[in-house]
Amino acid sequence: MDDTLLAGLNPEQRAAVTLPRESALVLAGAGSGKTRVLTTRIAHLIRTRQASPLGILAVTFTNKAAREMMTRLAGMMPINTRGMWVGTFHGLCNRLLRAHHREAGLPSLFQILDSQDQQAAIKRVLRAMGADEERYPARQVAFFINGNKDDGVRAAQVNPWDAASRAMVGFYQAYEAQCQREGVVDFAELLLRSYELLRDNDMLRAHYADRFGFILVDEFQDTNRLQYEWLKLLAAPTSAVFAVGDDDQSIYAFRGARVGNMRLFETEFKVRQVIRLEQNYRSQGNILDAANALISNNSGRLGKNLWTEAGQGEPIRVYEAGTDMDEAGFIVEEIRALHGEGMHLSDIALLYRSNAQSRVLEQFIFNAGLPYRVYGGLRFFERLEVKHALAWLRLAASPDDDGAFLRVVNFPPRGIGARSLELVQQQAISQGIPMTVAAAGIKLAGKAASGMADFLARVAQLRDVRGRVELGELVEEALRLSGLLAHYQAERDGAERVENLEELVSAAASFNNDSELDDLAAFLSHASLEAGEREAGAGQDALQLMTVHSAKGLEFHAVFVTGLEEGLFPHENSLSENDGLEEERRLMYVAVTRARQRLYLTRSGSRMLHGQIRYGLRSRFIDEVPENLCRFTGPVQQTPRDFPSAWATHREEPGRGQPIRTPLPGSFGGGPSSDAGLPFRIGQNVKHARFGSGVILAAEGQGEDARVQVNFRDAGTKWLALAYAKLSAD
DNA sequence: TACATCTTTATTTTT
DNA sequence: TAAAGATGTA
Repeated sequence: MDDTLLAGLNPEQRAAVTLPRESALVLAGAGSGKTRVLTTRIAHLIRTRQASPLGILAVTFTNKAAREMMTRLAGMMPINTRGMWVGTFHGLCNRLLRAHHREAGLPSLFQILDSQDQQAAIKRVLRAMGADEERYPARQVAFFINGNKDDGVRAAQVNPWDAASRAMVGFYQAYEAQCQREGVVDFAELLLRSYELLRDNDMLRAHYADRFGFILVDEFQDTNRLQYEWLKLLAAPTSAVFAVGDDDQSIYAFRGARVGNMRLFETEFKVRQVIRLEQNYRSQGNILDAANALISNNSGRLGKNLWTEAGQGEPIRVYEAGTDMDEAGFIVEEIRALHGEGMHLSDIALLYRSNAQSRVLEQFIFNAGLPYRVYGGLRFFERLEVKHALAWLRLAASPDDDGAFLRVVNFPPRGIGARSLELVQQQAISQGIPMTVAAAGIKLAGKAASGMADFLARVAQLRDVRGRVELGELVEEALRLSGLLAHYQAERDGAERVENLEELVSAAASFNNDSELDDLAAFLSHASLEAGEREAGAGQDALQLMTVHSAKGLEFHAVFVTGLEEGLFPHENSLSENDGLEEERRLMYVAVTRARQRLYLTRSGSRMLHGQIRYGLRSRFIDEVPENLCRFTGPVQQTPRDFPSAWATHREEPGRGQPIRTPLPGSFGGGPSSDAGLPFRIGQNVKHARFGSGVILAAEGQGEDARVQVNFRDAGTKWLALAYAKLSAD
């Protein structure tokens, strides 16, 4: 009776979909039909009456993935998606906490801080404590706090190991107290709170564990420790947890993800068999072979080899440019050719390791008159004017929200300066009351006093309006009362901001609240948890530019992986982190597996970075792709004497011989002819009294400040000042 | 308070 | 390079 659902699934997919009620780990390779398996299993469970829609919990990391799952489900069967628990970890935790806010120790209208808000809140804590913000920058404190929360560790449970960590713990503690006072929670807190809620409340836990007989988790390799523990709490002994993930695509360790959770899951949830989805429906053979070869250099993998029924396809094109402009020029030419052959521009992606690299590419693409779209800009709800408007709404919802108060109390300007706010803050702290309340009962200097009175009156009016009108109208009223709209209308370059504010009104008006929450609270949650699409670019058919990270989960006909240079990709910072290089390699694996038909790997001998020219060697990741899959090209031949010897040295490194390379211009100072007076060249072999022999990788600075980066055979890579280091030709 | 100028710093990012 | 943050000036 289930034939329509199962039709077209390969044996492994079918096995995963129809697995009996037990916990399972599905190793889903890139392009192996993971989402299909996930949604089909849900549909299958419902159709075969093993579960009711209400008995299923499906967790994802992104709203996009959650939406996609919902859409596909709705396409498979006529079910009421309402009431189904399909969502992100954060979204589901929010739902849980709203439903049980009292037990969780939160006000019913608690607000959610996004990362910006959190950083601002931390800054206030630091100021209030008179902390040395040079030594303890807010972003580092945030990193500390979030890191601990992601591990499920409260301030009181941290064991400080030195003075600095002791200070950090102090900040953490004060920050927790401040958040509690103000009725706000940050992202990590959503998880930690609901974890604690379930942990400390047997009745509640039993209720949910009983309800959710089937739990499905997407992107399991990205779970952090807390998320894993949360799942453990929620899963009853009889629950079947269906974990889908790919250890080879774990690229978020830097924000707390633990690939190790997959192995842990296998043992702790008594997984009887690991199902591997290795048939790939996306890429052609050469691309998969390249990916497989590349990732085989990593250790400790769960093991997986992608294959396809499609043919080998085209060779992988490797282009080694002299300069970043040369690289960009090549890319533009290739795009033109592909486009000329009828490929849509939106089917072509330019990937890079770090955002700064997009600049040259954009410049060239723009000059070529090609439409493009860069991912990674501000999102809608992160825009300044939108945040301001939201702050007014937050104040209307909750008087305790000092963060919101501080954001807009003097914006648009109404004569309330730092001095006045200091007084208000003092009063608020000493009496333990929110700033809105303190502000009402305090005497300020003339201009500030009237400004404050005006502000408070407007907030009161907005509160009054709330509850009497529809959400859209409320937002409109907020814009009017706050004077934000008028302010931006009067501003010379305010047109776009005005547009965004108007868009906010229509977003609110058309907001469909599918929760039990009141409209405003739901809308504010939505604004924090789903900040909106990344910046939309030009027309429909546009080239896609993005970091490799943001390309995860996407696919394109043609993919350019650019900037494949040592130091950049793999990034130099990663080499000092443990498991850093392997994570970079997984990142490369993700990049490569985005391509369907055509894959380009490009690099450049020199590159403008941070306003300076940097020289980099070919990335080891290029070398890890078997030569026979590649077709190498380079710029028009340079004269041989400009050719540095770096290749010769590099070629000796473990691995294999290199195919014929085109030479690269490599000399200090940025141009082929500006190295006069400098004793060394890139790629030259040198000797150091202490570090022994090595090869020059890069150079920067002039004269006195000139520094070179040397890769020593025994001592590793170091930067040395030419003025001091005793280097000699070797 | 607003604007100008200087300094600092530079992976990756979702919620 | 170029953006953000801090500090200084009118």
